[in-house]
Amino acid sequence: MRKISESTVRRLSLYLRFLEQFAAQGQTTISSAELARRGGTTSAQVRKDLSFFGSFGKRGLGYSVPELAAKIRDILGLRRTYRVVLVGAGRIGGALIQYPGFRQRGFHVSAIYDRDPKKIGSRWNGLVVRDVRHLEADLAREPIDIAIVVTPADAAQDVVDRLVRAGVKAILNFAPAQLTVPADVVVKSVNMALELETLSFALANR
Amino acid sequence: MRKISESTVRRLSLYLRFLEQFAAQGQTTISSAELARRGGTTSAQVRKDLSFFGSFGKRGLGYSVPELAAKIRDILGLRRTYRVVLVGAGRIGGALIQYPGFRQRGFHVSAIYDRDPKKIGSRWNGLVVRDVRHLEADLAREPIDIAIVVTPADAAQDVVDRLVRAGVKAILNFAPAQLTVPADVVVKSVNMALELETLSFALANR
DNA sequence: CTGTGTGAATCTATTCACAGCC
DNA sequence: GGCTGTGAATAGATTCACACAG
Repeated sequence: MRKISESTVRRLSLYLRFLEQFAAQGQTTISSAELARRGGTTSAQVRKDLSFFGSFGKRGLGYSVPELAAKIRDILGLRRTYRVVLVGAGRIGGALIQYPGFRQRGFHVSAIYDRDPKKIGSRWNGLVVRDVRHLEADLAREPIDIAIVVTPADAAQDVVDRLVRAGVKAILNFAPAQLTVPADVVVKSVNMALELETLSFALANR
Repeated sequence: MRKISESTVRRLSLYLRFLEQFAAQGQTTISSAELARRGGTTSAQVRKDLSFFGSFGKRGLGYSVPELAAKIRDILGLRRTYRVVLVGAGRIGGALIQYPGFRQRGFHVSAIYDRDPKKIGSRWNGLVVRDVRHLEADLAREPIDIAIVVTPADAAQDVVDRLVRAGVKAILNFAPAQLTVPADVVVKSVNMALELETLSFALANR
């Protein structure tokens, strides 16, 4: 497939969210202009983003809300569910696991791991925290799709290496560390401090 | 000032983190190539990023680690501390407030607000959760620099409108909602579900 | 007439490549 | 000789503008 930019993918995610809201209000058809206004972009951008994947609209009319939503779900790979594990049973992990948006979109957390004996065995949102030593054996028995890494920075690379060796191909990283992985593994890092720093930069440069 | 791209700012944040690590190891000088390797970019990119703000290196030698770190702190506005309030005393808010990276970088959470009477008055990391009704009065008495919005999606725009009216110029938004603000207010949105969807897209398109 | 789909034009970001200084 | 700083070249993303389908 033609190379799709990260920004296009993020916008498709947004469009999907809006389409679901429009669908909930019973709206059956929508124009690129309306979608653009909602998403803070331009109608040409919306049409271009979609055009990478096909032509889903009707000229003079716009897009069918349910059809376009289904199509975007297809594109984003949201037709199926994903098995997710969480490594690190800290505060951020706890917040994530409760986050309804995950389950709603088909991301099912199937296990939580930690290293701390005080946490191992405790219940977390219906799951028992497991000793991270079992990681490899568990993944060999029941492969997963995505791992969320929420360990301290100094443990993150080690955990990631183990996940990669166990065959994990997608990692969402919340540890404030730069991770190295083979080319066939995709890592997305979210760094809270960095987000705040873009704000302090904006405040400092006005 | 010349318009600086978001990606440049994010990379500067990263460079700063690496510089601090190098400094902790006692390294006093560093080349753009070394910084680039660490940050997964190119030496030309590092030099170009820095060149928007001045020339801080010595030809043939590289950059002084502490000097460059100080300079980047300057650029990012990290010389000062920032007063931050949190609106929404939920799980994510709880995780954020404990996050050591915030305080370390000078972001001090001075108050937490919520609407839920069950939460109001409870202690959170040394702070008492206040009724969000006091928001305007509190901010008039003690202005803040940054607000972090961690409310449910349907409450977010209302909270943001109130923050903006109270004079807040920078908002970090964790609510899965698209926010509208005047041009002089900067909003940075972090959407966890969207991050996961970029991963499912990557998995679906290999 | 309305609103899509898309090549062409423009604007922005990254990479190249080299002169200049340490 | 090594490495920065930076214009020039390239690559990439966004916007324009219009032919065309409903």
